[in-house]
Amino acid sequence: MNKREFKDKVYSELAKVAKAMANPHRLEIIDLLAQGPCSVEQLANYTGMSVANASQHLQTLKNAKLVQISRSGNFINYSLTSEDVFFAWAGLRELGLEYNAEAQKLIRDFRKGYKSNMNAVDADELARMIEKDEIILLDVRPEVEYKRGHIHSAMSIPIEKLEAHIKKLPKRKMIVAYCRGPFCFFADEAVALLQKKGFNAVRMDKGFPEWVDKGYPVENAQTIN
Amino acid sequence: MNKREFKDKVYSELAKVAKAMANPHRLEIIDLLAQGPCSVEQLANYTGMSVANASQHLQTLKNAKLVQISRSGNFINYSLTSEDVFFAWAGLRELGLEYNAEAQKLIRDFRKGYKSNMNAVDADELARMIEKDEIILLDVRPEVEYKRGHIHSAMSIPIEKLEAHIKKLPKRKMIVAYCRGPFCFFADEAVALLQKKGFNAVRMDKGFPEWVDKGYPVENAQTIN
DNA sequence: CAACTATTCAATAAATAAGTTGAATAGCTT
DNA sequence: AAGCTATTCAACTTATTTATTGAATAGTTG
Repeated sequence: MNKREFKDKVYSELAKVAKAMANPHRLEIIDLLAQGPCSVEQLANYTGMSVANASQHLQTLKNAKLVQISRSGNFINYSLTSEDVFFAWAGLRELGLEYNAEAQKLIRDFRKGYKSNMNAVDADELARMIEKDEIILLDVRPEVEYKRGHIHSAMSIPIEKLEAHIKKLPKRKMIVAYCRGPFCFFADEAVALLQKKGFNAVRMDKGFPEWVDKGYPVENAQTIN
Repeated sequence: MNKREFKDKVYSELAKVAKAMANPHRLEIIDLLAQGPCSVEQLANYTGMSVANASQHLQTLKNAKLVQISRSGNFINYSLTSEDVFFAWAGLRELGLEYNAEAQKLIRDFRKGYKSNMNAVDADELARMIEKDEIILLDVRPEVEYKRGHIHSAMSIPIEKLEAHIKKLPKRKMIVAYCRGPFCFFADEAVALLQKKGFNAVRMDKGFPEWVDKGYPVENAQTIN
């Protein structure tokens, strides 16, 4: 095999990873699986796809070795093969967010719809705030995701229960909300509601997977295994 | 715009980055541009594509904002928009190399063809060896790439000149060769030739861009600007 | 073992992507 | 201004991808 043939083949093999990620539905699936295993039906529900279509996209991800399966009764649970899958996508995401003006505009305009101020804290700043015991940290993801793993010292109030449980929160402290990641917007929703009720609240700019990647402390970290 | 519509749009925009990388020729182009700007003709020559085809792939990369152009007389020089483009691809590459058995086999088999032993040193180990002044460091890329930027203390002997200049090299010290990156194979060629002539030689496992990413010292670092 | 649920497969049509070919364009040189 | 070089564009053909629909399959339950 000459060098030209070798290069053509090896780049073709590696292009398969990029091809697997070259579809918006599959990217959303990766973001969802970064929070823990899901069944086909759940993924179809979350993403608005038919079950058959979701299954096809999952086959594509599986063929590229980006996801793997385990069975649980009638359900097949899909999970990311490793967190490197998420981080490879996160690298693409940050690149896209850096240069894609349309994506930047979409996010800015959608965020304006929440009428919350745009402040967000990053993981490093959040870690400092937790250490100084300055804040209340809220995980507004579904409770099943919280139980799988969450930021050390976070309390769980899923977004749909926030209005009902808002009285539990002290007004003295700043509240930081976080969710699945930058396109989830549960944290934005939470901050908008909290500010409306007079709380001093901001959101974390990314999500739980990024916190884990920084090596910051978590509880019950079984996110991806 | 509801949340579903927002997600569909934002993931579609970001999928454009992955789509731009979802082709073997475009991945090879990114690897080549990571060594510095190139014209369309040069890229066509290096990759075995027609000029028209190379130009089309470059348009795709440009539309995704992954490359940019500058003019030089009749030539249009393409360069990566930033080194984040290379690192996003490198993340995909490492993911693919981790799980794609066919790619692993291709590399292993091709490397065996060089009849060199398989030892390679990583950037950290290389940095230690340089510091201890234990080695001769050889940059076997084309000299124009060396001049744009190279590992601190490396000497340049392009691979096609190595046989002619091999007498310049002392046999007392170990020689480490590096090139553009893992799929370039100039370093493997160099090590095979050096070992055949009785030198103690190994290669660096990645390439110059990875060395830069680690923050290790370079000379003339104008690789990507 | 029949019925059920969850999931995958196969076929199809439509949309998108890739490479070639020849024409057109942009900028430079004489 | 003509001729040249490098590059891009447009049209066409072929290949690949995506979503839908209905059938098939795998595993569980009663």
